[in-house]
Amino acid sequence: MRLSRYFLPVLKETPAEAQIVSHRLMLRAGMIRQASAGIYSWLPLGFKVLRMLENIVHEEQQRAGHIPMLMPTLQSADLWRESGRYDDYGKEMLRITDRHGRDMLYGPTNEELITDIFRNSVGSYKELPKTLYHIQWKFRDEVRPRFGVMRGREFFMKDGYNFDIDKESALHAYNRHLVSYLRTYERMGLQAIPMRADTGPIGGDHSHEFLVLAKTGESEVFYDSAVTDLSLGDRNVDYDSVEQCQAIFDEFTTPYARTDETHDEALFNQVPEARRKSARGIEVGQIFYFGTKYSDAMGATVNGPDGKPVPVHMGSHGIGVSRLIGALIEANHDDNGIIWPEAVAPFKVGVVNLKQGGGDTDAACEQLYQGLSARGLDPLYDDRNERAGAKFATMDLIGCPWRITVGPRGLKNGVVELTSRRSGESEEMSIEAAIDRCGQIYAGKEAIFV
RNA sequence: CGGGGCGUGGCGCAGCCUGGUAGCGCGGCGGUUUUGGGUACCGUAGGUCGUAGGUUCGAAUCCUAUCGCCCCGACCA
Repeated sequence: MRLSRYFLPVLKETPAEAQIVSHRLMLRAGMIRQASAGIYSWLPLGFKVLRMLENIVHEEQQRAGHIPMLMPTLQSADLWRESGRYDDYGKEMLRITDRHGRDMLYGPTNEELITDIFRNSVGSYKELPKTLYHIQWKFRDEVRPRFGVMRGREFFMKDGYNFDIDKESALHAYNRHLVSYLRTYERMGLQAIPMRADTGPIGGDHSHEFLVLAKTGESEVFYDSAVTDLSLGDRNVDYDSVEQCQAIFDEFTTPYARTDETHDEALFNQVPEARRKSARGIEVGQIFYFGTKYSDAMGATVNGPDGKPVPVHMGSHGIGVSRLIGALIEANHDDNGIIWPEAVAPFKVGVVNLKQGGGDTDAACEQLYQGLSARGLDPLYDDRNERAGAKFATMDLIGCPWRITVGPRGLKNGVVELTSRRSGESEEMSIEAAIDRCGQIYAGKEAIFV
């Protein structure tokens, strides 16, 4: 993309309403604009990141064998009356009446809808297990939306639902989700720690929240530092293997890690003192096994081998996709702006022309732009007639992980400068070498370019 | 939902107390400057002061209502 043709309304000054760094930077970098309290328009740069995250989530879900679909944002109240949640949900649910006086709602989640679809279409245990998911906008009429996309009223979320014949099978689905979520976050360049979560009225211990450690996190968390040393890495997981998923579940959930909701001081004190940590965290996902809660309430049964109907065991699992952008920025920024992990950078390489209108620099930038584009590296070429400082500042603000600087001084020696946003280190090399180097940096990450 | 605060050009703010018909910085636009970290200079456009009502000769300023937004606390991907 040539910056002169793009839509990137960056702000020099911070809008007064933004309190936390991710919100400020998203506004300043021209990623979002507020439409009303807790509701945002996604400008091109923000939308690009959102789609990238969405893509990663899709890929990892499908790798785990989960099936994508799409349910509507607006739902009929009838199903929610059937499950009993129409009254339980309270004011967080946005209720709407259509022209015929029918009660509708903007879905805060989709258990009812998916259960309805399931019960009308699946009748035999032979069709199980199944996990269906979608990535769709949700609306929860928060009392107090804040922190930009971190706690919006309208938010983009992946929610998935597993249907299994019994608890044992459903718990495998639970573990499988844990593994796929770990992988999803790691791929985005984030460390998200699974922490035991409150299961609410259903009880049991089968819910985990995934938290990204960040100073501005809303939850207080307590953990054994051993857990932050863990990583899934590039191990090849067979998602159908109960043993493998169970082993990873055990590996990641055995060290103490809890939010203030489930924190147990006595248990925590058993962790060696040097490894006892408390911090703040941002919740970016949650997995849940809830047994037959909805299948009982809504009559979602399948016939078992003996021909008798049995309620299916279900779980639901969510990833806050729009919130993840906030979490990513909270975890990756400095005073100058965002520092995107390479996998989720909206533009992989920035090209800065220090002398716009200079024949040599223009030609060199053009060569870089073509070369990087040909490799699928989605460069952002700042071809505006601006001072160097303004161009650098823009690239830093929007967080391009790599920047190639082209100036008359370097070109005289046949070199351009490749700079890492994260380390700030620069290296001079030829144009061809710069293109090659960028290609190497992003090798294996092509699939997620949008 | 309880407590607090704020609405003045695109953004950040001043003016309000002590009514006299709107100002600053940034940004925009047109030039000059061809520049190595948000450059400098010249010129220029842009605001029924959130909305409605009231007081007054006169309201951004005082009063009332209303809408919106933000912050602090209890709840949530």
